[in-house]
Amino acid sequence: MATVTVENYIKQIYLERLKIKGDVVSMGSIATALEVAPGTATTMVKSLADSELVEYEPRVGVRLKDNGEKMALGLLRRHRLIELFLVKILGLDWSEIHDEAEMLEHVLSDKVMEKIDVLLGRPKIDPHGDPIPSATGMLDERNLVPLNQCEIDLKIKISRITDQQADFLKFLEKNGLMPGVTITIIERNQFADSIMIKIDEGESISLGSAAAKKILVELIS
Amino acid sequence: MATVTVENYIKQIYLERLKIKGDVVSMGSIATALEVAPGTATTMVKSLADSELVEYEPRVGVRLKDNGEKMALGLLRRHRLIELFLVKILGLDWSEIHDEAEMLEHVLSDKVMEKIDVLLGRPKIDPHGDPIPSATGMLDERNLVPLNQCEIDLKIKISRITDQQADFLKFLEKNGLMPGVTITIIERNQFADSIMIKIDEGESISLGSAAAKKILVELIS
DNA sequence: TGCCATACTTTGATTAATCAAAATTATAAA
DNA sequence: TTTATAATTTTGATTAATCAAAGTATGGCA
Repeated sequence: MATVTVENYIKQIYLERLKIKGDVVSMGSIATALEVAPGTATTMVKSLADSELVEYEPRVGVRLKDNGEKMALGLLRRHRLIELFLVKILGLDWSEIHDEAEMLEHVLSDKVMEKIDVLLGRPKIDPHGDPIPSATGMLDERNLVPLNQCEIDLKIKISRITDQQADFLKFLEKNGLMPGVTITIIERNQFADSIMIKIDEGESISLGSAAAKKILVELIS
Repeated sequence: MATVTVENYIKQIYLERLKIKGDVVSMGSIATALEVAPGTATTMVKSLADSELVEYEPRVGVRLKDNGEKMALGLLRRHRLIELFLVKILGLDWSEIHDEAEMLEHVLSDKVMEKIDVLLGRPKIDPHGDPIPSATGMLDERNLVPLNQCEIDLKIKISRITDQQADFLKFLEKNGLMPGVTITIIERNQFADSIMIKIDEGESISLGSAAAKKILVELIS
């Protein structure tokens, strides 16, 4: 049985890989993401390699093997189902569920996860718009566009938030910018690095590109 | 912050104390209950004493201090609320909730526990009939009698099961012997070490005294 | 081509929790 | 009172995870 620490490394390697072009994750990015000393990451990754969860090439980086990928997807599934559960069933705010799920994903039994899955109606998407892998490890990533790369005057739907910092989520919620909401970009200013959006039947808000980049949207045909 | 291990020792010391007359728990009972080597228990208890959670007298035993008692009651509350939650909200069987709760009690945040408490209507009793301590650490133990010490021909109500082994609970469930059910002892045989009980409007079952002792009942006036 | 900054790995220690086995103390029996 | 047995503590090791700091490669720049 994998320890909580092992599970966290595997999940983080998976998440880091999503951010890059290739499929070899650097030691540095792992150490930074997990907030451990570089040497600690090296030691752990070597032991993950001994367990056949990853392939490790010194001075190059690490790549998940099938076992590891399966474990990562399982954890992602747990994490996202738990987040949805915390919002839908227990009524927590979406800004406070991430850290909670981070702990629970290592502890809930498969039996409990199955009950939660059924209770929620086998959902496909979590409260931040992240897709929930199936029990068999299938993950369907939708084709979404960052809000800052969107054209002006089109009707678009907020579909996914890629930053789960509590403060950012609270800001979005206060301004009605949650997944499902439809908006239009009414103005963009390259030099001011900002866009102005208008919520359907609602207010207008100005966003910097750093914030807009974290909001993924879908065009409404 | 106390580790999971520390929490488990504290809780176990509390539970062992309930089983005895005095309030000093022996090292041996702790080691046995937690399934660790005797020396391990000694080491840990000494460190609990350093943390001011217990008083430890070598070769004598250990007694919870106020801090420790508070922690134990907090854990008991979590454990029992979680058990009820697993049965009532997630629909698990009462025979499979103990081990699950054993893990979750160390991980769920106070915020989540409060949501669960509210969702369940601030319950006072868990699925096995164990009382749930209040958030302030109050615990009202009812005055219950072991079934094997009960008089014959009285109407009594099953109120609490003190053994949470899955197999025993499954046996009870299959025979309709769950908290809330009213029964009558229709026969007892000192020498055969058994009693015969009859469920109201239902079947008769014979129980050995070892099993009957684990079923606590209440007289119906 | 050679050097150097940066990224990475190694080394030596530390902490929490554990064990087996040896040493000690207390208890109950003779 | 002495002794044997049972309970407890000590000792010396181990495992998982971590750190700081010292050592080592590698890739780009001069």
